[in-house]
Amino acid sequence: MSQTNTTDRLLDEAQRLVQLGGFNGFSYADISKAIGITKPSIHYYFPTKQDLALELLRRYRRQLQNGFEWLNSSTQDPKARLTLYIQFFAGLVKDGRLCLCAALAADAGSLSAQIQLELQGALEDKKTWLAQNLTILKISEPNRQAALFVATVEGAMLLARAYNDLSTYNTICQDLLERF
Amino acid sequence: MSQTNTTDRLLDEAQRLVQLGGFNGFSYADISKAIGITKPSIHYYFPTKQDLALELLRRYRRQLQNGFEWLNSSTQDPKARLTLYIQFFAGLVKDGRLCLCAALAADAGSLSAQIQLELQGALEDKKTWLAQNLTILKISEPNRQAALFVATVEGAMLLARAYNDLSTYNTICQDLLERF
DNA sequence: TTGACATTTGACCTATTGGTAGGTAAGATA
DNA sequence: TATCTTACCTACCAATAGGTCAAATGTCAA
Repeated sequence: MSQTNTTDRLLDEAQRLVQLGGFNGFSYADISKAIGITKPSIHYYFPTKQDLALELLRRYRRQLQNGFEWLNSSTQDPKARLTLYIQFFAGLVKDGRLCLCAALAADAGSLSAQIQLELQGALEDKKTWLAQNLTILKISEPNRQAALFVATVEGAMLLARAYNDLSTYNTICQDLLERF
Repeated sequence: MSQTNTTDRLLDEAQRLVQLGGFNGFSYADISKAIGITKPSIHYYFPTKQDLALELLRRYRRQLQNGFEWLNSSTQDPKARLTLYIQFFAGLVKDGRLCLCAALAADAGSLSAQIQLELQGALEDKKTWLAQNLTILKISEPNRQAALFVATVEGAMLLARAYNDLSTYNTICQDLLERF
């Protein structure tokens, strides 16, 4: 995104690495090599790795909110919005990445309680936005269906990653959409 | 499971740890402490950690096959079989664990090509068995729907883990079942 | 009883991990 | 001008990672 801010460059790279290999799959040294700053300098911005993860999630939630606002202003058609939601994550899958939520949920065991709360918040954000659109579609029990929707999309990303195949994601999400 | 075989005890503990914290979230030292055998002894059985992961998946596929055979003989009703499939994984979720496939797919970045193939195989096993039952149910495009089914259940486990809440899993899977 | 093989151990190795200590050059502020 | 703050750096640390190896122990058949 923005090449200006060091903090953002660190977060961008960290997020990429988390999405590719999980929270325990990268080190400060990896980030250091990637963006050309020394390891202790990263500690200057994020004293501990947990601090990094927490900020990663906070920023992710802000990005989600911005994305949803953009989607809302982009079209009034809830069905079209759902399609765009899926297309957004397709971009990640194309790069072999996972949604940050999925990546962090997988090794939640090594995440502090605070981080897990933030992770839950991010998932809530998704569910809330989806439920709003399912409500417009007059779908009964929109909150439950939103949870189903989120789970399926996250699962589709997981499978696509395992098969290293974008079409796996697209096919599953296509079939999901047809049920709404 | 079996307390007899050292190999199985090692695999049981390793699987538990993978399901709790991902492939990079545990070490040979952790296994060592847990089952009371020295670290070099683990290397005797599994020279490298990748060997461990590979055998983990091979055994998992055998367990899946056994499970499916048991399910098949357990009831002829395909709808009931799907329910049992979901109940089986609920046992994992209850312990805060993920399906081995989901856990390993998340950090597939640090897994060898051979392991990724085995992972794909395990997912294929699931899809194949599900597709068979969807075929009996006369559902059109059973293979595609089986993929959707797998993705949703894996995703439901991911969410349940993030929320640390079994009912999240149950609710999503309930809603999934109602669509078949 | 002995030899062969399977299993397990202690001692050790190298590289990497997350993290700290102390310093410095460039601005900003007073 | 004096001081403080930001944004980095070099040098270092203890702990842990995955892994090796020779020696010890256990098991069992001939």
